[in-house]
Amino acid sequence: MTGMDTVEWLSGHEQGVWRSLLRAQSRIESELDRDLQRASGLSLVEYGILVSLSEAEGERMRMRNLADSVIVSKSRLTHQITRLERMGYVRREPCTDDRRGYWAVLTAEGGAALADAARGHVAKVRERVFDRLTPDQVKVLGEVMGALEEP
Amino acid sequence: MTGMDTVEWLSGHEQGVWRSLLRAQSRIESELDRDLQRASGLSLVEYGILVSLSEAEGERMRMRNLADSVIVSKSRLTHQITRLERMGYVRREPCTDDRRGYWAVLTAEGGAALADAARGHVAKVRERVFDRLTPDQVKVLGEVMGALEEP
DNA sequence: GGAATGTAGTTGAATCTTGAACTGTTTTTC
DNA sequence: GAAAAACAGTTCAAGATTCAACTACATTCC
Repeated sequence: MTGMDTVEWLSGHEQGVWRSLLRAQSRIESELDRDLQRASGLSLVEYGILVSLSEAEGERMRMRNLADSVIVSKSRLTHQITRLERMGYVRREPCTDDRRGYWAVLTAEGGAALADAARGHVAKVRERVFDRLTPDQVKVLGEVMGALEEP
Repeated sequence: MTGMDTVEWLSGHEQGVWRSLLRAQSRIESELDRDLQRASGLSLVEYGILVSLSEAEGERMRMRNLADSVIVSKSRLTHQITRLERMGYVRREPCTDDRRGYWAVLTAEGGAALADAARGHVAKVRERVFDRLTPDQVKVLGEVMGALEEP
């Protein structure tokens, strides 16, 4: 009977914070995803991929790095890039100095689709997140997320 | 050319915070999910369902309320409950006073599985989240998530 | 009281995700 | 310099998710 509770539990307050976090997370993500999808036909992950590519040297990234950058499994990225390729937003280029590898390269259409999607998406992010917070809260949130994002 | 930028962009700082948030979110979720899966065979959503049920009057909830409580579509909940039913952790009971409805009821096995899973999971949450934050940060995080979780 | 509308939950089919196995290349090690 | 180990990326098949129908019951409104 005892011995079962050798685990340090969460305090009542922590528990409340944790649940708020889970709810906020899941609501924000699903709302933004739905809106983005509706407005531009992109999922959040696809949007993230296009953003990463657009900011990279030569608007291209190796699959492995891209997968890390958007925090997605290799396998999932393969499928995702295949779909983006079908949409005409990305193309694959074999990597000359490492013949195992490929570049995922942003196409002009991809860049345009991203620019298009970004307007509405950014507005939503502002409205859904930042408009609800004071500058101080944003500052602390930044510190907190900085601490939490490390692997 | 102008008119394109009528959208209020995010400030550099806000942008950084937003990206940290996305990364932290996705890392935390995938790590906890993986660990939970490994330790107990439950996904985070399944765990959430069991928690909700365990805290409800009579350890049972109507599908609709349960779906809202775990923030999942009706359809997804149907499938999920079907799987949990196959695992023996939940059972469906027809609702007598509203013949359209069903109760999802936590079984004894479900309660046991939850208790089992909770130990390790809570430890992970503590380790992955709360141990990284000061009490003040936790307090502000709670306020922030409180503001963000509202629909 | 009965047509219209709303709500609870499920179904089906297409799409997406997952994880392990696999191919082909590079790097290491001895 | 060859064998072993590591790495990049894809494939396959099983399982999960989505979204739009759909069934069946409840509620509303005249």
